[in-house]
Amino acid sequence: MIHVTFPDGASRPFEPGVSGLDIAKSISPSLAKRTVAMTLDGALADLAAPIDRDVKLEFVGRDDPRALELIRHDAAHVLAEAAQELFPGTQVTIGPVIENGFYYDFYRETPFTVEDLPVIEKKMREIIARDRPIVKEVWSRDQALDFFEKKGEAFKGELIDAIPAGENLNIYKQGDWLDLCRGPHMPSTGKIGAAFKLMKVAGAYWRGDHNRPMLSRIYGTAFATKEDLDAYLHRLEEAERRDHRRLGREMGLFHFQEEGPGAVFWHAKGWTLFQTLVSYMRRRQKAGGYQEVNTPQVLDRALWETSGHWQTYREHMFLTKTEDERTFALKPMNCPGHVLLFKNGLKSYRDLPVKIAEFGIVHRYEPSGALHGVMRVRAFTQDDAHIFCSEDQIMREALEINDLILSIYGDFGFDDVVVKLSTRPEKRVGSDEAWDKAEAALGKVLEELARRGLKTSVQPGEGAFYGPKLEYTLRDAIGREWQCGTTQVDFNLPGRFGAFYIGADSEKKTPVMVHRAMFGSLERFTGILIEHYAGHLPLWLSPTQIVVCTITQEADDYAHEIAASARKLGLSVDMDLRNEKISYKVREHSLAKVPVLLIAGKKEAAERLVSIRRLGSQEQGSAKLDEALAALAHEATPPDLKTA
RNA sequence: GCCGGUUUAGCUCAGUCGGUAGAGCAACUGAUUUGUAAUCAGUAGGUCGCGGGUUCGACUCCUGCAACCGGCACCA
Repeated sequence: MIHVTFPDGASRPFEPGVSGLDIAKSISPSLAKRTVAMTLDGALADLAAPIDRDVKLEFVGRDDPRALELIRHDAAHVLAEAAQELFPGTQVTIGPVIENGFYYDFYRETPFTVEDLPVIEKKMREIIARDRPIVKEVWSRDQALDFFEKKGEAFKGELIDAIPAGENLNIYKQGDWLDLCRGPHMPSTGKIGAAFKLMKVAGAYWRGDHNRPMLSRIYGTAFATKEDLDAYLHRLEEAERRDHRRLGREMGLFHFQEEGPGAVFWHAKGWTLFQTLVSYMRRRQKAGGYQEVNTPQVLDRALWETSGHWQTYREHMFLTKTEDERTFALKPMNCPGHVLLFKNGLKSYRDLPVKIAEFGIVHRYEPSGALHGVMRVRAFTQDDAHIFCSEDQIMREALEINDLILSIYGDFGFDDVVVKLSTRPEKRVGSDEAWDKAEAALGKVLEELARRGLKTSVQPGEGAFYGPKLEYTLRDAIGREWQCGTTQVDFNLPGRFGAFYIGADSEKKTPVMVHRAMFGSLERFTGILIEHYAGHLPLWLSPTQIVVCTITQEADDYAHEIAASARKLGLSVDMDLRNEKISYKVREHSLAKVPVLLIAGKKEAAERLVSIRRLGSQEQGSAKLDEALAALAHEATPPDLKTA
């Protein structure tokens, strides 16, 4: 006999080989009916799986959050069955559960189009209505290989091929259709329910490799209930409303046009926001001991050969040739320029660390398909800096950068930060010994950060070609992750350029170079802020902070007075004296995301008051002009300059 | 770069079977002096992304290119 322990602590004996379903039935038929899976010692399993040891068992109902991945996984299988039933000749590959849904990759001569989705979805509902049992079978590897190859399923065949000979594998059958699958699954297709939807079609490379065939992927989502599905679709709409490309246009911040793909045309308001960020960062850096510099935009090919850029990623560089046949490149990075700047003039160990910062504009020829608003562009501004130091200063510098980054992110409300260590990539420069040292140094930093309670992880092979990096990823208001800051330890570039300092022993020493950025790309960070705040920028970031709106022309003089006083306090103010109804003005400025409307009519003018309307609120407060402006001026002070 | 889709007025979008274009909002003009998310009326605005082709005739059909959108790959 084996002993099965239930969540309430009760334990009962059963015959070995008893299934979860048997146990559920023995407790109550209704339990058996509403249960779709179980966990054995915490691991999700098929309800039909035989149990042959002492375990802790918990039944999982369809509305259990743990059942969600089963619903989605089963839906992926049904999607594949539907696709093959409707479109003979379609080959199946893989169909995993992903965040918020699932997908299935198919191979077809002609890829699926959006028009196919409603048809497939209808067929899926049919298959779900059939409510066929989902049954697991264990096949030998060779049996499975034979089966799929006979069916002409070359991709499944390749997957099975990769499995060691002699191993058995799981086959899940629903009716006549079956798929190779790790499982677990629910007892029948009917359990999937109706709360699912096919979302989009896309191309995707087989095994994520761009040298392999392109498959046709169908994305879908599924939930336990219609309410959950609707809530999810609603969230997607909300995210669309935050889209910086849309808000950027509506708020008059920037635009793009064909002549400059991947290049931002910043309008006055957008540039004001951009410059507010630059000024803020400039103050934080200055306080952090950095010196700001500026280095050339266009540099000779020879320099990029020395740095290794020419060899490792020329295809990403904008090149230009002059009349005299000399080849130059627009800088894709600032580091070589900073090494040259460091080299200019003899440095002593007493000078270290030398911290050079630049708001450097870099150009990178990104693949056309990668461009995305201001988030991914071909010309952008980095808050870049390079710290030239000795090996034993790395830890201290990296921790200092860490503190600065976290403090800066906090000023924008980003408190959920993950630090990821990216190690040596295949395409790289420098000796393995140098990489060992650099990775060890950053590894120690990562350990220290973890010790301080930061979330950390490791991404093997994701480092820069000249060194490993720590990547700072922040989470925005709707939970999306953005990689922004970075700290990179580089034992290569200074040596390649022959940079040195004089050590305490009078010998020449090669400095270590720490690359770091905090916003990363200013363009991108601006986009992240727009989406994070959904366009409702805090007062200190808002390009137009206040619009003074009059109700009648009789208040015009007073409006001028309000604007003048506000400007004296450093606030950025517009006036709307147009002959329009106040509701019209309120609507227009609300749509333009102006954070504060000060409304002045006859009453306010007579009593030296202002009516205050904040963006996103219907409330209208009334306050004395001087007090209102003083409060706004305080609120508009950048966080690093606030005294109280 | 790859797969699929899209491109018509400043914005959002109609446009049948091939007969050289239409709405709402915005803009402009006039009237309205208005109390917290759209006052009324009028006017103007288009090389239908760009280039070839088919046709008596192309926004419409074919074709090349570009940009953009959704993914994939990429993100040094």
